[in-house]
Amino acid sequence: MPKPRDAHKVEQIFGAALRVVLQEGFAGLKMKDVAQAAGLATGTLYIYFKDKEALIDALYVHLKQAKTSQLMQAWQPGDPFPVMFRKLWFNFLDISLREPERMIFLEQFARSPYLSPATKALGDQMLKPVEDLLAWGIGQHFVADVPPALLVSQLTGPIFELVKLHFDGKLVLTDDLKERCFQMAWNSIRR
Amino acid sequence: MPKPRDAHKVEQIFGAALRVVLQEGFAGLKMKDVAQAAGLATGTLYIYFKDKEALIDALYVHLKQAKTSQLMQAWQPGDPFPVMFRKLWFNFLDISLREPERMIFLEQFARSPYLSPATKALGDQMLKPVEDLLAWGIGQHFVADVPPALLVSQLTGPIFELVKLHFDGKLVLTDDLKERCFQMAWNSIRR
DNA sequence: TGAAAATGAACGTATATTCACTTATGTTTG
DNA sequence: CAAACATAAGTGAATATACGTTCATTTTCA
Repeated sequence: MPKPRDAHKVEQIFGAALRVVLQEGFAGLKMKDVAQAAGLATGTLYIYFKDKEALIDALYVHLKQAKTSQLMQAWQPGDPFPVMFRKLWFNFLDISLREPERMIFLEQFARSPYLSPATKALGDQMLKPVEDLLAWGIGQHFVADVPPALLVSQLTGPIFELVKLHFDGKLVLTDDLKERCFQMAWNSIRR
Repeated sequence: MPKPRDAHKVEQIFGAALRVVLQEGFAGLKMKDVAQAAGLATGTLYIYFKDKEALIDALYVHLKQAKTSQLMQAWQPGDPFPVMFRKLWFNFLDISLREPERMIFLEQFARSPYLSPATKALGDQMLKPVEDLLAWGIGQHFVADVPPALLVSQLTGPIFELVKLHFDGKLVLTDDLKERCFQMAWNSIRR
């Protein structure tokens, strides 16, 4: 049998692509640069991905899944709603802060011409657990009775902005400040 | 005298460019498409703008200024803080909802390779009045004592998300729902 | 009629993609 | 066990394509 496709090499390409995006911006992502950053020939990329669109699409799904699985690690089935919400919020913020490039890439991808309906749907689906949690909070009368999807957007929006401010060096997010931001988030959704 | 440069034609180009961005995404903006959408030849664009970068830059400034002047129309010097805040919030939302393309373009531009320091500065300048208003609210003990720039981000973030949801057809923003969202915003920043 | 506006085919450049060839690795065979 | 083979991975120069920009020519208007 011939040498099997090295699954690790896909990771290698993803890492390279992310580094290029980080440095050159989403619009300036070139296949040659990705190959170079991954220590491969350009042609090799086309062994692992049909074309540029497929590569970016796969990278999106990869990052989104990684983020989601990290997010769900804070999940403790027994916790009461306020505790669960607190854990989730801080987890979401910390994950985003740890790798701001990821978050920025994901946001930019979501409004790029590469986004296919299928991928878009997949991305939305990943926030379903968060939506469910909030729906549960509504049922328990902890949370304002508005559509859960709306609640999700009102929670992620401020977090995205926080991360951007932090990434752009306009704000240092101390623990104290994080706590105040959490209070703002909690006050905004609580009934 | 020759035919003067038709100022209206610049508007025409701006409108076309915005429509193209809306349909193709910021990254997929092509000069030929803009020309076609404006009912002009590609060469004509270069009579009005030095190059693509200049066109996009001018469009950004145009939209940003239009939005700023609209935003400030709600300004009534005598109002107490809570009234002022309410007017500003609704005005910001309604302006953004009326022309979601504008808002989406402005957001995408801010993370594009076209962003120059000068234009960036102009963009930041726009939110200065909002920041000042919030700083005033902090001084009057209406608002939580965190950096005003942070407050601004925590207000605009949710509004951006609302507009995107609305634009993507995932949510119908009734007056009642708007009111609830305002309450969420107010609860998040109030002391 | 002259000067500027407008045109759009042609050009140059950047970059995505291909493909003939080389290298690596597992399988078969003597 | 090693030599020959088969198959897929890997390469990168060459090619195709897409797109910004130019410019010789035509149109418009005072």
